[in-house]
Amino acid sequence: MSATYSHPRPAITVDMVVFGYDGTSLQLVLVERGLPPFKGRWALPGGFVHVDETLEEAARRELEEETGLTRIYLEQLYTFGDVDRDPRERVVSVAYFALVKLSDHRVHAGSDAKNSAWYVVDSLPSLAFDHGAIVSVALERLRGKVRYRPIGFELLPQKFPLRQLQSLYEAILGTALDKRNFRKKVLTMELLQELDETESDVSHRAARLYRFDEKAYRKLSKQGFEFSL
Amino acid sequence: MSATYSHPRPAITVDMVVFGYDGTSLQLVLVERGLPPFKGRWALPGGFVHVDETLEEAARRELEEETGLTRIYLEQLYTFGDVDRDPRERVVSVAYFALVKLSDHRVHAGSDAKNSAWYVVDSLPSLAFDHGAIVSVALERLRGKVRYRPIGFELLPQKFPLRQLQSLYEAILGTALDKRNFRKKVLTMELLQELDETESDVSHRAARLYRFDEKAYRKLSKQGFEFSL
DNA sequence: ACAAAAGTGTTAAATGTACACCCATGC
DNA sequence: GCATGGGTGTACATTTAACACTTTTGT
Repeated sequence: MSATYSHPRPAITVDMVVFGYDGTSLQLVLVERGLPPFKGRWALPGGFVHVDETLEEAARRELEEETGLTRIYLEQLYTFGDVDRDPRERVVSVAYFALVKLSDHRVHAGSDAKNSAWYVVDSLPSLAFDHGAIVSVALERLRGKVRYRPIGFELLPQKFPLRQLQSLYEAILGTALDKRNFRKKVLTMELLQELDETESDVSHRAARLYRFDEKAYRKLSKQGFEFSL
Repeated sequence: MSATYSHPRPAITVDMVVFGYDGTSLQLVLVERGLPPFKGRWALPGGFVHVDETLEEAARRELEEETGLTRIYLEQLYTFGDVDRDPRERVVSVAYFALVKLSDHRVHAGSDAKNSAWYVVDSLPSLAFDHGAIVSVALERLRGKVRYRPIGFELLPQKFPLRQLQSLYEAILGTALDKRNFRKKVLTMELLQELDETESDVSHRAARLYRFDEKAYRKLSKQGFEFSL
């Protein structure tokens, strides 16, 4: 296949910042580059956008190819268009940020590039291209958005104890939260279904499990309710 | 100039949603298309991104060419990449939103396309391409952001009475606000310099003028202060 | 003197914050 | 029985919301 244009065009790629939470720390997916430039360096998963697919389709396709991850929360982040962000040629990259339930996707058998790995966000290696900057923007967005949209639940298993929700927020925001106030606030929103189940395999009193009630959230949203934590 | 690629590439454009406020209503700039497709329809100002300019540079260049507007507040909005948003070929568009002080740029002598005009946002004509959707996203963003970032001042003259700030917020948010509470909230932030000047040419008591104190804002921001109205 | 908008405080309700102990369970 | 985390309430401070009249100025 070949194409000719009267003016040179930038190439378009998508790059993904995929966050996961393992109960202790916030992590993200990196892939090791097998080819120059930046051969051997870690980079965000991503790749070229085909002419016949939308940006989001490209993002999902690349993510599946490079890491095996499918059916995850995905949101457009920002478009990076500095002239020399790629040393080879002009490349405009539409960055996405994704949230995955690590519990489900524990060891992602990456099909295409199996040299992908989870890194704890606050000790990342130096990244290829401007991917360090992209990660910064993604973290800023996550920290901002998690407070007024119920996206944190995308990082937790479907059933979780309140304490886990709290430590997720503490990990993302980087601050300690008061247990009683946190629980009160979460529960008065009436977005969590209290289940008749408890944690298992813990060597102390087992915590009650809750589930995020998406239907209730959508209903309240229509009535003008604003999530906030 | 001519370029050949092994695979067809989407073209990249920028489109701008430029907001202004005339003291009564929120408006935005549209340009009338002189060529097909959508010849004669109104569209957002915008155009192709050159290979040697950043996205923001392209946005500012196009805006100046099409409307004469320069040195304005500009912020990336979202990137629209549906496959058939342009009937001719695949075009990915990076949308920006801009805020201008209508007082300064009163009648913008558009150089390139002088067929540009200000339209009140809640009675827009039907727009070309997916520009209607772009405008919706821009409005949503403006309404969200104006409440926690001091960007509303970009729409007002440098010196303004409090009442004007309030009606701007009312126009953007589409709600009535309580005068006393609004003033109290604005003034306790200590971001406005009270000037020794008043409005002129009014047929009633003249209001005191204020100026947004950017230095104070930056200083407070560093100390963790969060703007909110 | 009157029309028009500027300017100004108080109260009640809701929300946020700080804080410490007993409980249930597994070992 | 002890170590570990689970679960719970109250008092105080802060923030928000509702609300109406007097002042200034131009005509």
